[in-house]
Amino acid sequence: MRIPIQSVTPSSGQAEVVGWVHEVRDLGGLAFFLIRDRTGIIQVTIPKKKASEAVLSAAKRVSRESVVRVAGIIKAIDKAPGGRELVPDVFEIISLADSPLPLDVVEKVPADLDTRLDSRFLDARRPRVAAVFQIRSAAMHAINQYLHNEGFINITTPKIVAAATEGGTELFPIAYFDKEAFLNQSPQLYKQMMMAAGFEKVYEIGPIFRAEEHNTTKHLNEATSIDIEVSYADHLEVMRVLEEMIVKTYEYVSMNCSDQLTNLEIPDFSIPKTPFPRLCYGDAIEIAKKKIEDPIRYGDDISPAAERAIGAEMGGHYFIVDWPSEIRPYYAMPFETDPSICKAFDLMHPRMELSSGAQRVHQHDLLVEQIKKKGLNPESFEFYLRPFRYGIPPHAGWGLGAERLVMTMLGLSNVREAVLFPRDMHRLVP
RNA sequence: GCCCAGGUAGUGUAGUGGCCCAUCAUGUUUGCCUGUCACGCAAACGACUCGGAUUCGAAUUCCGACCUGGGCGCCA
Repeated sequence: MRIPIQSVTPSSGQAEVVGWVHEVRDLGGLAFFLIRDRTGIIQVTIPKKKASEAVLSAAKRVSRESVVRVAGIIKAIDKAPGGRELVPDVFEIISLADSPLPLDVVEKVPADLDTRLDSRFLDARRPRVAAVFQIRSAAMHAINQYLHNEGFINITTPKIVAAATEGGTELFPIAYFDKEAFLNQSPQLYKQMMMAAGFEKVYEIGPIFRAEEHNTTKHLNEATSIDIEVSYADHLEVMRVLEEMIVKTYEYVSMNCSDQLTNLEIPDFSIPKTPFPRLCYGDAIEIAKKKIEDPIRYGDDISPAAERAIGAEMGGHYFIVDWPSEIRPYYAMPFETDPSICKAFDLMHPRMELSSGAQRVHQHDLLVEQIKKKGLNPESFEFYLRPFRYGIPPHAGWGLGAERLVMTMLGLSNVREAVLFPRDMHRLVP
């Protein structure tokens, strides 16, 4: 019976392992095969004079990255990796790999990201790459667990939608029988409808699609959004949820993924401290003004250069709050005392924006007014406005980019590293 | 979409007008080797993105296309 390579010890006696041929070192009368599965690597040693004909012929025929089944006696040998080696009675080729390989799994020679993504299934055999996705999985688990424990209801909303209700970003049009439809850019409106439905606390982790022709290391055309919406909460309350969730996620990864962090050479994985600083938008602009050459004024969007400058000053996660209403969407709640600013926020990592959210406008008439102020036509927002006419609690929420969370957590240089099969302007396959 | 830098064996690279029937590493094949662990040694195999131009001569210069990386824009 197959056992994980990690669990083979010098005292295992007889053992059978199944895995990939990682490396071959043939010394003539003696040959070493390194066999790798997802748990580790074991040395298989074949003394040619003593080995059976079947073992020898399979060993001769096998290529790197073929899947093999190897069974035999485990010997304790100090010189071997893990202090043990397997001397096989059985050496069976289960799946022979073509040669040459499209990329070097053993990493003697590096490969460009583009080459790696073309052969992602091979790339992901590398422990360093597998570690990223194991950590991503752990992070998603921690997030689900946290939100569940906080009383959130997990919902699933449509990704095929009828219209671009939010404005702004470009949508992907699709053919939907005889109608025109789009891939959803955000679950925003559906989350809000569930506030009208009385669910109070909802979350969704799902794909979002943006048809922007951006070409950067932090944008994807298909991304994963972690979204929450909470009734009777203001922006401050959901910011607290967000920072607590981030910290719990880091803690969980730190506790459960030490091998993966070692693989990724992140020995000093540090957990952010709460509360994250709250930086007013106006103060953020002042910091940027001092540090960058490009002119920037109150009311401008924060450019990547400004983002980096402010990030360097802040040194860790932080919120930008008190945004001018005119540069936030119509559904962001203006402050009663000063409607020129609103209850919107961005969660920033020193490298980039991770999340944005707000207390939402829940008053139907104010919403109509704000839509008009943005130069939009309220009539085309009827689908969005309807729930606001039948009693909807005040509410707030945010959306957090899962890939950016993983990217910043692990210091990845390109967001594509945090996605198995990234979709960007130029990549639709595999 | 704009700007910049690129495109050379399966992979990663060197080469900026003749010294290139193209460097190095890895890989693959063959031979030798009983303790390797990036095994070693010997030999062989394998590439200038495509199209056009300049030139006696182009991997190298120019033009166009396609592709890649980075930055910007766009992305509430």
